[in-house]
Amino acid sequence: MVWNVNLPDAEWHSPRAPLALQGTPAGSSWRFDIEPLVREIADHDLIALDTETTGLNIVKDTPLYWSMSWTMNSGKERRVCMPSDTLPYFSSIFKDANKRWVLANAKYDMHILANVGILLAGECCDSQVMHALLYEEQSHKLKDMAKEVLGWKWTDFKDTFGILKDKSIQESLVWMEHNNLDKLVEYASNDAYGTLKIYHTLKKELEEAITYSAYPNEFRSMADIFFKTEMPYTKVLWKCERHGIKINADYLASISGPAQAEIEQLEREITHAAGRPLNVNSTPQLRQLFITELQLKPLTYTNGGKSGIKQPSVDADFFDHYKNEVPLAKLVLQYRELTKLKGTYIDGLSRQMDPFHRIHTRFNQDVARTGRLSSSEPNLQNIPTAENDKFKLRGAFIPCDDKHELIVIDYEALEMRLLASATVGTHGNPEGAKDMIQIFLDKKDIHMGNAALMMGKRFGVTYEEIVAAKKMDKYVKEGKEPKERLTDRMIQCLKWRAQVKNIAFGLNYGMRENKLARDLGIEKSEAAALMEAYMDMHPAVRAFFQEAVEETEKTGFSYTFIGRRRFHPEIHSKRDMERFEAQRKAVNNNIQGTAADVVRFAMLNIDAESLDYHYGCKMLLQVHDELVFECPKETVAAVKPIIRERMEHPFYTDMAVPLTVAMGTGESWLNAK
DNA sequence: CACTCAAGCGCG
DNA sequence: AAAGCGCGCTTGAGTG
Repeated sequence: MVWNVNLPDAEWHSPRAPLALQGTPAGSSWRFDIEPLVREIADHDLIALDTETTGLNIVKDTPLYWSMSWTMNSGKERRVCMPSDTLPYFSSIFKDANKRWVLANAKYDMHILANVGILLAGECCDSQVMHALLYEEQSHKLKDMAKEVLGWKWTDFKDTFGILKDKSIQESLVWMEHNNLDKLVEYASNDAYGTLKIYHTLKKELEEAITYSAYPNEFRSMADIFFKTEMPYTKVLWKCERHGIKINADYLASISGPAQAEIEQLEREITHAAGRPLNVNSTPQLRQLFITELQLKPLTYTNGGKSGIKQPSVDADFFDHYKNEVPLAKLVLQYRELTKLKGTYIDGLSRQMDPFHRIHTRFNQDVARTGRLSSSEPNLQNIPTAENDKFKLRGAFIPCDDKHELIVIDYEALEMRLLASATVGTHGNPEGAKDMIQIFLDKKDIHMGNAALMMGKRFGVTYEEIVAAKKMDKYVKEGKEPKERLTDRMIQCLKWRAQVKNIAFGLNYGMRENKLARDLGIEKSEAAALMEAYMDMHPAVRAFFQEAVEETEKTGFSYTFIGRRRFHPEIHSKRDMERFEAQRKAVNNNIQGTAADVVRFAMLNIDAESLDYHYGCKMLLQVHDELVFECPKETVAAVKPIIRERMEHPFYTDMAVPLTVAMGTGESWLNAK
């Protein structure tokens, strides 16, 4: 219930008599007139829509009531609520491709409607995504947006219907229709009405949010970013969610028992080694044992959270450090690794399968501040990679049947390529980081190339020598070669590569010598010298980082390549910590955000190819720089070059460094790499 | 019992 | 003096 705003009448339209005939109180009216409503709606192409549902599950829940809001030609605003059995009357409206639907958390309602056979042919405009582009630090939930954007004071679902604690969402809603129809209609119709009001306000604000883009004609304001990239993206992502990915349920079931047995065995060993039962999942218990009783010196301290009380960390680094002198430390590491795999992935994924053993993640467009997606319920963007997973869980992600394969495509060193491209033009230097760009043009591994450049003069090491070392390392790991063949010099080469890689990534995140020294186990001065050497090797990289900070100081924002912007109010903070943090975020947003733009454009490009229609090929997953498709075996060969082309040329023009992808196909996510 | 927070850890 | 970006899930522990 909104109580500080004048609202249009809340209308209840139903083909059947109200369940509660004890009168419809003032402010709402009950009519049997659905057909006139359909004719009225047909004339309008901007409609807000919202559903009240049986629950929050996108696979199985369905609409109970639904609401629409629009503005009549006369200027009169309408907000109507209906029971879900009116939905079929509006099928011609839903099939109208010229409509623009406005929804808060659009993909959710699109799933709920699809669960009763309704697809929205028109544009789907998510007001939460609009809000996220302008107010990335705020909540984008409908009620919170209404408060911030419109100044509405609005009782949320829980407070409106929460009087029935022991009842489900469905029971609460139906109870309300029986006992207080007016309250139901008022609440539900307002979800749509508020969404429409927010749309109009945010559209204007997006248009006024001028940005800097490499394509100023295409992207002048954040409204261009939203309507040209984010709004169509919503539908693409909805299709990925809707299709889901098949899980080999038998495989998950088959490893659950053995994993549990291993955990229990470890528990017994830990009890024996500790001399008493110990809950390894309890951080305080671990601190008590390892810090207080065994008197081990802490390596780092926790953040302390709200209270600010910093405690010794008992994380993986800590136990790794002491694993040789304290056998129990090694057991704790093994226990943590196993329980993580079992709890989060084996059991977690098993819980999330639909009846056909498919998992439908949610790709959230309004969470990551950089423009990346996030994935939840379950998160499919943090499934362990093969090297860290003895159960090989990616092998459990499979195509729908044996006539299909998975296609897995990764961008190669995407962020490094974007960084190299972005150095062109910094400080008026048209060549940019030309040595780094050359490594890419020569189709070399960037970290080996950098290592050879940096260590070459001092240690006489060549690119080819590092390649050979990496190759030998791989063979030794695969058991193809005895480990004696990996010479000390080769190990040194690998170390150099790892160091340079650490520096390169670290710089993208704003890392300082303290952290590098800790990571590499070297002196702070040595770490500082390494970072300086790296920057001296690529002066344009240093210039790029400087310019990124300067631009943010000047405008308050950082900007991706296409002009997606992020606000950094702390860039002028007097407190060093805050200011440095803003600088790190600004620098990183350029790179991570541009990478997110690349992948978003690639997915839009691929969607426009209608691969499903032409080849039966469906896009399923995005993992930041990786896409997963499910494709009939006989069309794989035709589809692959299309995907490659669309991914390697995402924008209107190419950048200084070409983008490349690595493709693989197979019977699972594991062996398609 | 339901909720929140902190710590830890999986991914890019 | 301090300083690695971006996410989501599980657990234990504390609170209402």
